[in-house]
Amino acid sequence: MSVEPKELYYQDLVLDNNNQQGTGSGSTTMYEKHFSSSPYDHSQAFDPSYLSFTECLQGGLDYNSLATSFGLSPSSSEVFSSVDGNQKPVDTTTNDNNGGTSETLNATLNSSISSSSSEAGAEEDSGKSKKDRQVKTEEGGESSKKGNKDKKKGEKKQKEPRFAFMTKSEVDHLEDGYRWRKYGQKAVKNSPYPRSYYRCTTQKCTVKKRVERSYQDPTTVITTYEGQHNHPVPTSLRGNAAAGIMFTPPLLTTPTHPPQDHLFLHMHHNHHNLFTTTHHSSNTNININNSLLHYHQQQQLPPDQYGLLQDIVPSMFLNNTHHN
DNA sequence: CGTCTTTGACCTGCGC
DNA sequence: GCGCAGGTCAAAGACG
Repeated sequence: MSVEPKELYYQDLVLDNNNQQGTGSGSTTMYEKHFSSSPYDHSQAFDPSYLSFTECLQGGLDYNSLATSFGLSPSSSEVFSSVDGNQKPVDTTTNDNNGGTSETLNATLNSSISSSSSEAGAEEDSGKSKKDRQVKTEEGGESSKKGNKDKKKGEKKQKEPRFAFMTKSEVDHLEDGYRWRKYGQKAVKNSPYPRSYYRCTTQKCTVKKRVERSYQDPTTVITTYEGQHNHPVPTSLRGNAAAGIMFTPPLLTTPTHPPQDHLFLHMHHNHHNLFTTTHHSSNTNININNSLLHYHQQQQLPPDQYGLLQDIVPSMFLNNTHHN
């Protein structure tokens, strides 16, 4: 196996642009991976204006809207979107060394997002969908040691919705309230850090997640969730609170001052969902780029919604954007 | 004893 | 067709 340092490191996640803006850079980034035509019931899933991370994992997340929202901020270094279905390799070297980083990123992001939206119902399964293989296994009828899954013959396995978070953290496995069982670990090409595979231990829950560390920024952990939990968050955590990372924020009802010790996200329910994250780490920051804000302002948000924005965005940002 | 991690083997899709 | 890389399985061991 030859290691090609120039080669793409993420085939799925596409970009790691979180980088290196050092200072105000946010600690958590979300990638919207892809979404199938899964019938999310927005009406019931999206009642609250704010959703917890775990709620998102349970299907409250409107991937489409998220993608849209993310598309609003192409220059953002915090929020990215990517689609599996469009899985053309992205030259991550651009955010590595090259100068034209942002432009390249923007282009990539925009294209990703747009395809994401347009393919929302198209069940992106092109590219290197590994899922198909399981179907194939059954097809062959060969009861090879493994792969004797409960897939039906000829039944195309739907891809689960996936999304990923980039989190600056020293611990790989971020506690999110669910119980996970590690079922595999693989070395990642071009990365010194392995990728771990976890599966939700709750019966009948097929949610998986992958955890890997960015080789470009070893302090960044990329967590990719696949699927949606069909069960509530287990009440009894296994005390990994030591990590100090609980994704379920206590501010669901009072989204005023985000607790800085928690990674959380706010979902703003509108036609465009505003997705914001902060993080537990020492350099807690709320990162919303101005373009995103500006966009929302231009969308003439109702006052109350703008108020929500204000809750999320430091006044300095607001002032800043007002001038723009 | 139950749960979880580790780890090597296996399977599959894709690019060449 | 072959090799590579990603993803998964499952046995064995660790741990509480």
